[in-house]
Amino acid sequence: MFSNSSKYAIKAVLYLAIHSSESKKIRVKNISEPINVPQAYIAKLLQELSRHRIVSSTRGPNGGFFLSDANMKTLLIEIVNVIDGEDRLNSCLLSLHNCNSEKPCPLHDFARPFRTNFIESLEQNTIEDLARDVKRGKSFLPL
Amino acid sequence: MFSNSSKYAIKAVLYLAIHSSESKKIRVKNISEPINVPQAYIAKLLQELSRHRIVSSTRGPNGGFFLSDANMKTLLIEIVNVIDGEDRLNSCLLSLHNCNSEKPCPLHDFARPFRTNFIESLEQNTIEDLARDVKRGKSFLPL
DNA sequence: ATTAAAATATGATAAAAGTCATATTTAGGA
DNA sequence: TCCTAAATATGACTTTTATCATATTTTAAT
Repeated sequence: MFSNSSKYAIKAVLYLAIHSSESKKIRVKNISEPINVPQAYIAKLLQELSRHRIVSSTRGPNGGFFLSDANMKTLLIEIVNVIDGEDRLNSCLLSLHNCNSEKPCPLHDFARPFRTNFIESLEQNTIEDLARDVKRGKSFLPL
Repeated sequence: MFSNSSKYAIKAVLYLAIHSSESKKIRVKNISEPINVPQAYIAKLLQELSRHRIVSSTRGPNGGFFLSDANMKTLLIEIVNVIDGEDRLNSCLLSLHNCNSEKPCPLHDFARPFRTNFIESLEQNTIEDLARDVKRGKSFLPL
């Protein structure tokens, strides 16, 4: 479904959504441990996310990563697309090039309902939505 | 979702379901080409499937792979489990160890409906069912 | 029996994904 | 201005997954 990297990225952004703000930046060291991802690895992912304006950052002393108000509106699909690329979720279950709705492969119709709904959910929900669920006790940490 | 290997395995078994029988064995050479999988690679997968009695085979001249009547009843989930292992489909979307229905992770409820339905379908449908769809013109080759 | 055609077993190589290390740049504080 | 703390950039290393190659075993036909 997701690559390892995407899972890590979602965890990191969600952690920032819950714990950071413009006035409360968090550095890599202090993100890596609570989300259980090796520091050097999450650093690399955060840089990629930062380049795509999915997370915000400032360098130097008292710098770190945080989520701006705009960042909070990031759709989940955007994170996945940046890390895994656009194809991963859209490709046919058997990776057949010629498979489409008109000429569905043997697994196409089989998987369609779950897949389209899943992608739609990723397209409709923001990181803020996930963070809200945690705050309301509907879902749980740790990551 | 599936590994590459599982996709290949499903394609091979499905090909055998459509084209082989106890009296019409097919050798690796003649499977690999129509399903677009390298010969040495599909050979290895077929051996694994054979070891688990998901496909049948005989050696020597005029030997080859085929699906017995019993093989036709193989559930899709069995193929995936043999090739990818049982964990792949069941693990939490974020690969969190502590995630479960009582203490769902932030993506748990989000993904639940699609995932459970998908797994149930794999548990209820056989390779014969997929082959039938092709024969009835409901789904299409090539693989 | 001998031969040839097939699967099987085993392991080697290649590519991709995941992980780690180091040097550079930026910015704040003394 | 200088020092230090942080992100950033780059690339090397490791592990896993995918792919390929070769030697062995089995079986049918002659």
